[in-house]
Amino acid sequence: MGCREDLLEIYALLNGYFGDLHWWPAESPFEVMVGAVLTQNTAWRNVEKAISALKENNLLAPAELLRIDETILAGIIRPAGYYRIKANRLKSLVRFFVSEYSGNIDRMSNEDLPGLREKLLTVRGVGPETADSILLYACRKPVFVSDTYTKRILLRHRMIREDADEAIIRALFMSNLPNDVSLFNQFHALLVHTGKEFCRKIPKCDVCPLRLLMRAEGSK
DNA sequence: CACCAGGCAAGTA
DNA sequence: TACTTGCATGGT
Repeated sequence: MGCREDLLEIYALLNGYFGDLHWWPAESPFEVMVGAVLTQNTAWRNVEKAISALKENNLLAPAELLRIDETILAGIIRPAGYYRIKANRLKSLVRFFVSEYSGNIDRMSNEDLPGLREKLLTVRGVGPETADSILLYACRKPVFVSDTYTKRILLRHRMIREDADEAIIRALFMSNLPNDVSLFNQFHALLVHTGKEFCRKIPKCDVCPLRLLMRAEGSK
């Protein structure tokens, strides 16, 4: 049983169980970019508060975020945590978005995937997961987004080593599955959803979340 | 009360 | 290069 079959099986099981999750939860590609920064090591619930606050202040647009004072911005996104750092990171990302692509998501999306990924990674505050989330959910590029939940679930299935990093995990998915936007979109959504539901903490739970699902489904 | 959440960068050796 | 630490709110 190779990992290609395992990945496909996991996908089929989760997809059948949860159905289409409609990710990323945002009203626009720009909101995806902002959310990707705000959700860094932070519960999504808190990010929602920050995004709502940005909307209430009519700040959820490149020109507005470019103009607003960083300290004021920090106060507005405060519920998302790490607010001073994130205000700075949002500023960096927006400056990049505006100077390179005039704040136009289509212009950014026209760039080829490898080059765009490299450029995003040069932005202060944009690491692999943030870059890949933007590439997949804002630019519709076929990239798999690897996060802590992804690693946890693969570890539970003993499909990776404890020391496997983000690049290894991303390569595992991208080299074993068709590089399809819809597939990667839904797969990542399913893994995060599953992680939230079933494996908040690895050490205290040795039960594989998918095995719980299998039991619930009566399959396998 | 302790612990954790859809990371990342800067500092240290 | 490989570890360690700071960043911070809000929910369980």
